[in-house]
Amino acid sequence: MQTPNRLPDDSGEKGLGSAPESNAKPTLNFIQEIIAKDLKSGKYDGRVHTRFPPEPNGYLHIGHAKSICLNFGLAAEHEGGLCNLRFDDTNPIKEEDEYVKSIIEDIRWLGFDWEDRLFYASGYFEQMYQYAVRLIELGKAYVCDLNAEQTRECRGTLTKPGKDSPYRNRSVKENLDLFERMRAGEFPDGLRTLRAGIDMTSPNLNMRDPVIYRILHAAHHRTGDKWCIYPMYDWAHGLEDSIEGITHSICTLEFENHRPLYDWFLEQLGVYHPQQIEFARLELTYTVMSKRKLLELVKEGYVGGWGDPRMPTISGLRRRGYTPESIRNFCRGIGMAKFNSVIDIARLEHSLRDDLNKRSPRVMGVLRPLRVVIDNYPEGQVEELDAVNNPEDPSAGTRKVPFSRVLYIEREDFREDPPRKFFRLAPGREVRLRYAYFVTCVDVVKDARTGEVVELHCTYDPATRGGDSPDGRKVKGTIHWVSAAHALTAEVRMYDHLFTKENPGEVEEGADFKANLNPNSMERITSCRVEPSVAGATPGSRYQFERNGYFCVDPDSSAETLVFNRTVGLRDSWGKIEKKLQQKKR
RNA sequence: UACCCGGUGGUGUAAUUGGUAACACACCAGGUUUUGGUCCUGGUAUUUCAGGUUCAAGUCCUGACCGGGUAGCCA
Repeated sequence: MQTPNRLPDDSGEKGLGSAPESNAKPTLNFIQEIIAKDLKSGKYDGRVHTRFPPEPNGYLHIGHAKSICLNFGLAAEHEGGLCNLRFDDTNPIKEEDEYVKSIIEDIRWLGFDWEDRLFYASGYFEQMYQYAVRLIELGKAYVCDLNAEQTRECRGTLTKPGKDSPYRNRSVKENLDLFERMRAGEFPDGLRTLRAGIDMTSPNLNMRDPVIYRILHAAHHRTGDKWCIYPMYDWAHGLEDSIEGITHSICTLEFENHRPLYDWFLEQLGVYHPQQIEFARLELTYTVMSKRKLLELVKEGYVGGWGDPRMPTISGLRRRGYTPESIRNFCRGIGMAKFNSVIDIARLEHSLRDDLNKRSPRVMGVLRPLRVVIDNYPEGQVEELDAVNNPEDPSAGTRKVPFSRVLYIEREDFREDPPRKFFRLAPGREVRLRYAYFVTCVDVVKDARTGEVVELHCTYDPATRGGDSPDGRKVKGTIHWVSAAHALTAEVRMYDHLFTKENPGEVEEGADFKANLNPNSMERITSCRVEPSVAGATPGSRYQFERNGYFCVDPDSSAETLVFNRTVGLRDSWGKIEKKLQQKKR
């Protein structure tokens, strides 16, 4: 018994309608409209049954997430709706079991469930073969002895019609015999093909007697050596959809020209006929989204693998610290169109921050430590100060943070010669140490040789314990800190866009997208200090390091060394001001 | 030069299907704030062009222009 797909319970769920991250009335995108119409007319007996059909030849990326959310979402928003997971594994040369595993893991992680409906195109190979036999018997398919090059020559061009293959008029009997012998392995790779007999003069190249079976003596990751002929996409895909009783077969735009063929096969065979609908694939600024290019980055070692935190893959985003919710919200918000568009990656980062802000416990962590001694604080004294865990969520409670005489603050929170609008620490200036005391910088210690600031001396005002001044005195800045004696040492990996250009494909003559790789897409900082409350944090745990950004514990982390990935920074308005000030100077 | 698809602010999508062009992101300005975060308020800016139908056109018609896809025994 099959039960409906359920969409994970996102707050503020409004269905897949475009745009409405807010309270806007839910509007239907063009696919939802088609489904609504079909439901009304009873076209598929009121059923909605979609499928997500990845080829296991690479890892899933954020573009796939759009399709996954679409297909599973469509099923979830209709009573009794179903969505299958189906591996489109018709090309053994490119496909591997490793990819199958990762795809399953990624879709699960995204929060979707196909229950018992996990299918493989390879599971239908026998049926597809029988359908091909039927097409031959119908006189609509023939075995062709042309090789690949000859086939291409015969096909004609975009502007010139093709010519009929000399083997087009073989008898049904001969075709049946030859096709059976193709299957039996009598011929080497490429010697013959089975082609549909349609129309070599069609303006749609896909209709010019497309190949539907090729000979490939290759082991398949699921069927092993059982087959040496494999179906082509156009033949296989519609049959897969038909066999599974799919109602709406959603694919990307480049298959638009294939729809006539999709329809033709099912019509000739007289079998159940789903409807193919095309939508625009997702593109993002500052990254690439083709499996081919991602594979290239992996194989040539530009990144650490498919799951490198800089990759737009699901596994990369996961390791980086993205939440499934943020990805789903993003996918819901970007809408659905019939033309290619490029979405600003800032939008993905926005849904990330939006989600992380609500759920991340706050913690203090210093990325680039600067030693501070509080001269008038008693040596050896330690105070446990109260800190709020999450201002967005009172139920998260508070924790104790140790304070002592020697602290670390962020190097960039001190300027010996502070520019205008710099509200942080400087000689003679008073700031608040978050949840602790007001401190005033009284001395700056520099390295005699390099002139580098190595230590600060401050005095604190005991009356400001907790961060409030009883006399109503105001400070412009509040900075984070850790107690030197209590802090944990950590490694932090900072990430930036993988490419320096919005459109990585925009390159000089002769160069390719890799010329736009960002040489600074990762920076490793090794002697960071974080407050002791994060001790023992396990991989995947997420925090906001106050004023710094969102971080998550990397799998490389161990009991000895904590390793964090910076998932995304906080919005940085001081950074913008500073940039502007610098531009004015020039 | 063939066929198919498509053009709404800087970006991505809406527009009760012929009736005041709206929402989000980004950007800018201000307010709140023990995170220069969050939150709140305000602002800039849009129907590719030319005709036509209509009381009324982003929406319908015609033409132009621009963009994308297609010549794998890949999917």
